Amino acid sequence: MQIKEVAKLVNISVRTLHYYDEIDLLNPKKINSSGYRIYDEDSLKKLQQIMFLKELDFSLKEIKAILDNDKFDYNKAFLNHKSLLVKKRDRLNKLINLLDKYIEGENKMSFKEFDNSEIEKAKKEYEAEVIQRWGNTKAYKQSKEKTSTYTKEHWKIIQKENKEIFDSFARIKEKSPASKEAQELVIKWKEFINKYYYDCDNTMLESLAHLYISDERFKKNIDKHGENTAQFICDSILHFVKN
Amino acid sequence: MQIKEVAKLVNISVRTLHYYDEIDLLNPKKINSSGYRIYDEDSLKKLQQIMFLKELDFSLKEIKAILDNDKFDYNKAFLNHKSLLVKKRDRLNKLINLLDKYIEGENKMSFKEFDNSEIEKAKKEYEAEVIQRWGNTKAYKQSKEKTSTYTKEHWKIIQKENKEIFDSFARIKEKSPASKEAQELVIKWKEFINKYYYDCDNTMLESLAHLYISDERFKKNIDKHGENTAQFICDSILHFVKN
DNA sequence: CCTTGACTATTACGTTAGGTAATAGTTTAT
DNA sequence: ATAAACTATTACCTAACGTAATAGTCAAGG
Repeated sequence: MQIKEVAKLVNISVRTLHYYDEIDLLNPKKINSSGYRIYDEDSLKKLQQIMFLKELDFSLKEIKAILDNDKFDYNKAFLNHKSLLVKKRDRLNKLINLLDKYIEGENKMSFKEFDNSEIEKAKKEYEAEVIQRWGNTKAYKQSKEKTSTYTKEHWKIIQKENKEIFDSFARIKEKSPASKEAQELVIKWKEFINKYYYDCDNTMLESLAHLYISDERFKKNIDKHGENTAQFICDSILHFVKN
Repeated sequence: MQIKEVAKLVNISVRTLHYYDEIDLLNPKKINSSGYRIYDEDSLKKLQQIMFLKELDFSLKEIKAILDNDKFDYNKAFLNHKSLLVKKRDRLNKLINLLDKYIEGENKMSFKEFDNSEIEKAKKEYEAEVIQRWGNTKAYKQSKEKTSTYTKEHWKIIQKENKEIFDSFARIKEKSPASKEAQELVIKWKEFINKYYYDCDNTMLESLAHLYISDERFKKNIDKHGENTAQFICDSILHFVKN
């Protein structure tokens, strides 16, 4: 398939497909002898995923990060797209209900129905899950290399330090995630990861934060140090990366 | 209310409010002696309308045109917002249904559920209706001035010419709206409006096209020349302004 | 009264995701 | 061979803010 055919089938512009090629989001299957872009069924399959993720207001950069993952799983993706679209649909229903009230004569000004944060949070969690959990990322590779050199004694030290940090988080979780203590622990945790696992900038740390509550294994493991500790760590990290 | 308070209540940025002031979309009620923007209840009311229209993917320019209308009617607006939001919600339901199929194992690639044209059409019709029908626009004023000088004889000539054009449209409506004949009639119609009523560029003509089918009085009047003539004229004009 | 932190303003530059148009090579049907 | 439709690349522009620097204002506490 040539470019106009694809553009027409999907109802997007040729320019859009050029742009997607340019940013390596969707490259054509091949370039023919005339220099024309040739797309195939796999191209369309990927393009449909892009359309779903655009529908969910992911940026192209985010979409690229998600789709570039070697272990991207279409069936798992459909489940997640649905979950997010249902949230989006339900939000629209709330706005429709608000309008029904106004049509009936209600006068009270309200803005909370426009709130998008629940969907944004779920998106961030999905993105983090895809990028982190399904592995094959740079960080995962780096971590593998680094940890493969550790001795048993070394591991004992790491686990001890890990426990201390998590215990500390658990001990102060009645305080605010924004508290000085919590923020210092976040810094400590970040340094821990950098030291023993992989380079962890704030973007990575943010992804991890979401993962601690969205991945059942992480959550279960962390909450052994105290109920709701994973949530508290997540909140503390999110506050940290915002400031 | 000062700017941060508004921004926080509505969950938008201070920068956004600055920008809305800059483009005269939402000016503060007053500027105090320190140079601070002060907003009031009316500001919030207008801001809520802006949020609804943004939710419906209207550009800020479009939103401004709609809200600047002297006869903007809040209750009528709520009805229209609801109608459009229901369309938008229903489109999401279609996408969710598509995903259900894929989750169940269906393999057939489909892009038609992403189609936005119905909603876009309804938006254009709403915008046209607000701008044209509720009057007090520049064109309306110009038309009033121009037509107030016409004699009875003059009106007879205008009505005759009007009838001829509409009859012609009705006569060729088995042909394509893109046909040479139809396109020539569009040009003739445009010239007619320019000559006897007001300056009519392609943007205005496009708005009129939508109005001919969305406004019951126009539609009824035009269809006296032949069933579905209003729709045919609309289609012909839309083709014309696209080329 | 002074200080400090939170609030406010304006200015300026940058970003994302294309839209638009010019220029030129390629393909296809007549 | 010709013309129209297809394709490509290049270049500039847009909308709607986000980010940051700089500086004035306000309010509470010392």
